[in-house]
Amino acid sequence: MVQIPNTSAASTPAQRSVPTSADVARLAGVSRATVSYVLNNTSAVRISEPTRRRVHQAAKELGYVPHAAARSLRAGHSRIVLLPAPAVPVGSLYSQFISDLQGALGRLDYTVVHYGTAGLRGDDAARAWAELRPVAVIVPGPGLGAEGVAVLKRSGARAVVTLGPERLEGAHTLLMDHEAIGHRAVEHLRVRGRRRLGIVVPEEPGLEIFSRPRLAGARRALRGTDATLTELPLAYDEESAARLAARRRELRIDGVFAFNDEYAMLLMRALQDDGVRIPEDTAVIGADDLTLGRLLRPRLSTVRLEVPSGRELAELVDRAVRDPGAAPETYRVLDSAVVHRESS
Amino acid sequence: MVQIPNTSAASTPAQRSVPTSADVARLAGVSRATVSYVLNNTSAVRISEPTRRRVHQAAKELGYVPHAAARSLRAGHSRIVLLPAPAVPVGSLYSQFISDLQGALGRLDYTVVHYGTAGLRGDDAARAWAELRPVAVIVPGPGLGAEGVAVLKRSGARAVVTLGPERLEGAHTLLMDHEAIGHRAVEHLRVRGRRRLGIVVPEEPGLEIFSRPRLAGARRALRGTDATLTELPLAYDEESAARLAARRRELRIDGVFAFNDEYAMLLMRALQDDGVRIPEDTAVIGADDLTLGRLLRPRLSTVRLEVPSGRELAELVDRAVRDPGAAPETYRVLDSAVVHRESS
DNA sequence: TTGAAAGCGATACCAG
DNA sequence: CTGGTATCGCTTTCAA
Repeated sequence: MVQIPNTSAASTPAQRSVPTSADVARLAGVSRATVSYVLNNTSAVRISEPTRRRVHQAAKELGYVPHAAARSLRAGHSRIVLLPAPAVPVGSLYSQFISDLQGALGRLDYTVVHYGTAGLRGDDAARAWAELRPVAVIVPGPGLGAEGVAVLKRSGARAVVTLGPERLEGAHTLLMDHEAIGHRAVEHLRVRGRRRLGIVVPEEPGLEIFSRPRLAGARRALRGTDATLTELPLAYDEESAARLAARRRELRIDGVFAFNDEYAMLLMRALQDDGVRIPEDTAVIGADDLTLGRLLRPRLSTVRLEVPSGRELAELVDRAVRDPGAAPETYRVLDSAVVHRESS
Repeated sequence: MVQIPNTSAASTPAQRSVPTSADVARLAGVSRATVSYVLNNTSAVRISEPTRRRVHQAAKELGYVPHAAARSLRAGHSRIVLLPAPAVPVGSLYSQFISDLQGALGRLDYTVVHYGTAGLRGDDAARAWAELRPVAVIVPGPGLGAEGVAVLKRSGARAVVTLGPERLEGAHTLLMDHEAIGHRAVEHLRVRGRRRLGIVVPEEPGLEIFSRPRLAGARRALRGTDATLTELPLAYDEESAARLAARRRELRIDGVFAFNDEYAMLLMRALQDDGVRIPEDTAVIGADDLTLGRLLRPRLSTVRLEVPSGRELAELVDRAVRDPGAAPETYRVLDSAVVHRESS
């Protein structure tokens, strides 16, 4: 970065102290209670029109903004939904989802707080989260034990929702069925006549939570058949892909499930650069159904997971908040399905 | 989503009320003050070791977690850095950056709050943000006026940083030089002998803030030359790209700056599907230097913007918070540079 | 219709 | 070394 000398005249004006409702009351010539009634449109109390006007006028004049912390301290609860940042760098599919979710929760009048849990893990993290007294916590992936859930509940969280491949005792669960994804992908390859199959296993740490169940599903799909399955470790960079492609003669693989569309693109590129014809020599299928896949040549086959919309999850959270006594529900995210294009 | 009947025994146990420091004090047989001293390791006061132990023991036993809102109410300030979600769906480059930034701020002990500003705009939004009494606000893109900055400052924000193509009075600015990007890209095409140039202008609303300065820079690069520049409206979907590609004979364009790598990929695909050779018939250059571009064939030329690291911005914020009196600084993000690959 | 006052939870001063 | 207590800003009874 290059700093540019600032030409504007003076520095910021002296910080006047932050106006409170008492200041508004003083200026309007009423009590703090009245200010509160007027600004919150309290229906239980009727305030005369002239008074309302004076209060509003005073508030505007002072640039008064209520203090959320004070309010929620008094109220005894917040509208904060805590959304810890996932430990692993996840794909664009997830970013998209989070963005949706945030919008949907906002529309239900919740405030989404992203918490970058740098360093902390498991139940330590839960304690840090609990300090914010969130009304709900949405935990992506694992990394929280039953004890962590208890801490959050004890600190007033009315809903804890976990989002990932594993169930979590005491919490609502949105179970992403990664096992089924692996099963679908490999079954697709098998049905199309492939016998020597490969499955990409990302080397990036943290992704095992997803890759392990996908691998398990893949194995299950081949049980009792004459097809074989080889694990193909792959880091997300070109050299790694080239190295893998170079091993193709030795491996003699005719079909690959590439973990997701991004790894699929990487691998497909390396194979093609090495003279492999896709899908004739080797079929490739990804997962996640990114826009990307349609732009590749051949167009990339993929497994799409019917991920819930942000609105759906937001409503689940809202229901759980309204009825915290209800037993934790487990939802299985809707079926996955193969999207067959040209690469397989 | 499909709900799965829950087999686990009972619903959650009755909510015991949230333990406070008073509860800890009572259990430990000391005063609340002592609890506070012990748990915060206050160095100004010496507490006997047995007492410390009793307090810690009691806190653990009750599962006590301090209340962040109460603390910051008392303290008169928070460690919240507010990061409003950008109004426009931005690319993966930005998501990456945000993620970095969040980590870096977390390491400096700030809490990042993402605020989905659904519906609100400009100074209304600023008022909503001010309710959280953030110590700093990082505003992506425009959408905030000088009045909004004033509201935030008045409510106690010690630093307001804006991040985008435009300067903002009263706020620190990280000025992204989009004009230079357009200039660099088009200059590159011109120097390589292209004369009938095109520039992609995304039809997606909200992207004008970026596309306008890029267009201006492109025009500037051609001033006084014999080259021409045609605006090419393009929506981010395949039909739109196909339609644009179909007009190529009429347009007779031999070089395109495609706004960014994602639009470039889309357009390149459509052109290639239509039999256009790249770069022989038409050169294409993108921007943002996504990993994506290296995987295309031909490899995509691009303009890279030396975007600051999350750590750098976090430190800028931290400096501004420590010294709020300082005049707003404007940083120009480091030079952009053409990354010449095969598509141009 | 309005005002006085209690209290949410944590902290820091001042006495003891 | 430890305990009382005022205070942060706001909401909400209860009285007037």
